[in-house]
Amino acid sequence: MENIDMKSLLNELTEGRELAKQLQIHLNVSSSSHKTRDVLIDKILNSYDQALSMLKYGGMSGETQQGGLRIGTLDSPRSLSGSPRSDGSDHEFKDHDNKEGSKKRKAMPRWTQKVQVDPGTGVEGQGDGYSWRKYGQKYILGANNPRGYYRCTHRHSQGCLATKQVQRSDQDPTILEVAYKGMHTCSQGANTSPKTAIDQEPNMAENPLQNQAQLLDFQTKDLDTKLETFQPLNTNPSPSSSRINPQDDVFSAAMMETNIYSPSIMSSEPSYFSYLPFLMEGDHGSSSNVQTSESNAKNIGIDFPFGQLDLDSNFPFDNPKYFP
DNA sequence: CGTATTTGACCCAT
DNA sequence: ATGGGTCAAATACG
Repeated sequence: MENIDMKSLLNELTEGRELAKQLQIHLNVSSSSHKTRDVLIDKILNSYDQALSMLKYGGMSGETQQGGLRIGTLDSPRSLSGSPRSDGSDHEFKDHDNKEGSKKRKAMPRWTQKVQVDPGTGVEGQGDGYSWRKYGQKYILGANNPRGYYRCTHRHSQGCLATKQVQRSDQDPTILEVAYKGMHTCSQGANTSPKTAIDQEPNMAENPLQNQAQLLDFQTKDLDTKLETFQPLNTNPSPSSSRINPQDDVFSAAMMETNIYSPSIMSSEPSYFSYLPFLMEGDHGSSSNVQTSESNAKNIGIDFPFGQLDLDSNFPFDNPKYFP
C-alpha cells in the first residue's frame, strides 16, 4: 500500500510537460504577457514539486530533506525566537527511527514556495487549481504577519488531506510563503486547464474577495478578507490531465532550463519575479519559520529547480517500476 | 439558507 | 511552560 501513487505521479509529470509545452508556445508568441509566462512557470514548478514530493515520500520514508534556498531579495532573517544557527546544513543521514516495524508515520510531503504578489494590488495572480478552506490563523513568534492555515475543501467529502500555510514575509510584503503539506487526493484540479488559467490576465485585484471570485471556476480562497493585510495564495499544479502518455517524446529539458526563470527576470518588469524557488524541508528545524535556513546562501533561483533538491540521494530512481 | 471565514479555546509536541 | 496547529461556535458572506 505504500506504493507510490503512480497515477498521480504520471499525471503530475504529464501535466508539467504540457505546461512546459504551453510555455514554449507562449515564449514564441511575444504577445503573451510576462504574467502569463510566470503563471506557466509557476504551474510547471508546482507540478514538479508535487511529483517530487510523491516520489520522495512514496518511494521511501526518508521524509524530510532540505535543500535550502532563498531568494535574492530576502535577507536578514530577522530575529527568530531562537537562534537561527540551528543548522542549515544537510546532515540527514542520521537514521531517525530505525525501527521501521513500528507504525508508519504519515510522512506527508512538505514543501514551501515563495510567491510574489503584485505590489500594487497585493494579489498574487491566480490561485492554484485547488479550493482551500481556511481553518485557522495564528500569529507566529518572530513574524509580524499572521499565518493562515488552509485545508483542502474536500477534506471531508473526499478525504483529501492536503493543507497549506500561507504567511506573508515580514520584510517583503510582496512575498508570500506558502507551505504545502500533503498532496491532493481529491478529484479537483483536474479541470484546471492551464490555458484557461493563464489566459486570464490577473489584473483585477482590487478586492481580494472579488478577485477570488472571478479568478477561475474553482474557487481559491486564500485571500485574506481583512483589509489590513491581504494575503493571497499561490498556485498549484493541476493534476489529472486528460491523458497520460507514458512514453511521450523527449522532455525538452533544455528549453525548460533555459526559459524557466528567464522570462520573468530578463524580460522586464523588474518587480516581477513571480516565482521563487521552493524548498523541501523536514522537521529538524524546530523553529517553524519558513525562511529560517538562510545559511544556504546558494540561491539557485536562476538555475534549475531541481538543482536544489537533493532528491537524487534518496530517490529510488533505479526503480524499474516507474513507468509501466 | 447554505457555506466559508473568523477567532478564541483547546490540544499536542517541544 | 511555550509555541504551533487545529477545532468549532459564532459570524459574515453570497
